[in-house]
Amino acid sequence: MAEGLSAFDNICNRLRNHSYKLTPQRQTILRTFLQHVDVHLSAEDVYMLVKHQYPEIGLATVYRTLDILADIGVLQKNDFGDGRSRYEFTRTDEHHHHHLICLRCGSVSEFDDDLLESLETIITKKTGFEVHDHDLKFYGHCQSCQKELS
Amino acid sequence: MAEGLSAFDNICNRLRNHSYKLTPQRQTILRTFLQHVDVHLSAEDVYMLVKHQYPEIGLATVYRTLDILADIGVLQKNDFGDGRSRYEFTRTDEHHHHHLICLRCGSVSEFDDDLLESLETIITKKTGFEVHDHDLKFYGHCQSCQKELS
DNA sequence: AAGGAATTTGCAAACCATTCTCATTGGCAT
DNA sequence: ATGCCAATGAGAATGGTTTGCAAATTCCTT
Repeated sequence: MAEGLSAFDNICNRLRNHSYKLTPQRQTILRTFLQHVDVHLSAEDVYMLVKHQYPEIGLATVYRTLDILADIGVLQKNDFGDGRSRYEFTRTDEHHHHHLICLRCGSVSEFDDDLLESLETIITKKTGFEVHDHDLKFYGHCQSCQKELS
Repeated sequence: MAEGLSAFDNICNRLRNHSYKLTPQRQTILRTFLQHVDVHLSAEDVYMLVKHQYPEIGLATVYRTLDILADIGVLQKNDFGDGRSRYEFTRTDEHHHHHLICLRCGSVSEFDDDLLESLETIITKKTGFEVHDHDLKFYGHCQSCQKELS
């Protein structure tokens, strides 16, 4: 990680390194994302947020930019089963995290855990399948929904 | 499990018990599924297969029947990230199994493992999230694709 | 600073799996 | 056998996402 560079500048450089042009639309989308690191935004969410600062922006541009950011590893595209893709910043540390999806309100929280690294090794040894990545989701009820249901 | 009943008859009874009518379309779809227990069929796949024996069948009926079979627990609906739902018979034994999805050819194989039951308990204790179910997918390269890539 | 090639943008139309509408058909309890 | 209500088939509708295209823009070159 370069010294003295903000996360924003850092990602802009990564875009340039991949010979993507640095348009104001892309910068605005990126800035918007940096202001919402904790939530899992959909393309539509991003579109709505960005439209405040950049009313002329098109939905297709948002989709294309999210694709690019996922392509260069800045964002991770997630499917929580609600019919739309949701994006979050790729974790820089080693820790894998899993998603806890509430079946009632749809909220998504996270859980850190390394357990699956060893399982990947076991799978490769037993089956010969070469594991590159995994995706683990838990479905159930979040605490506030549990209260409302009781 | 009732004695002397085929899997087919058994599921027909389950349909009746849930007060679903036993139409020839549903029987044909079910029979088709029983002939392909090893693969993960999509609705379109089932439609094509069933159309041979039952040319008048509509795609919507296939979708509706698969929904019902998933609803009464006969089938399990899976999302392997290829933009369509895929169905497989629900395992009758206790073992959970996970899916190994090849990023190159799209083939899906399976891996049995119980490890996550204990993780579910840990999550509930640590976060208060009440886990009902989980979904674990591994992405990578299957053995035959590894050979072709080397 | 200006030129110019190649990207990128916004818009609308296209896509595609899935769901819905609705008139018709057919299962099954009585 | 009769009738109620669920189930069917056809096509239209839906909704997230992608694409085609002409105009605008980035940014490298001079």
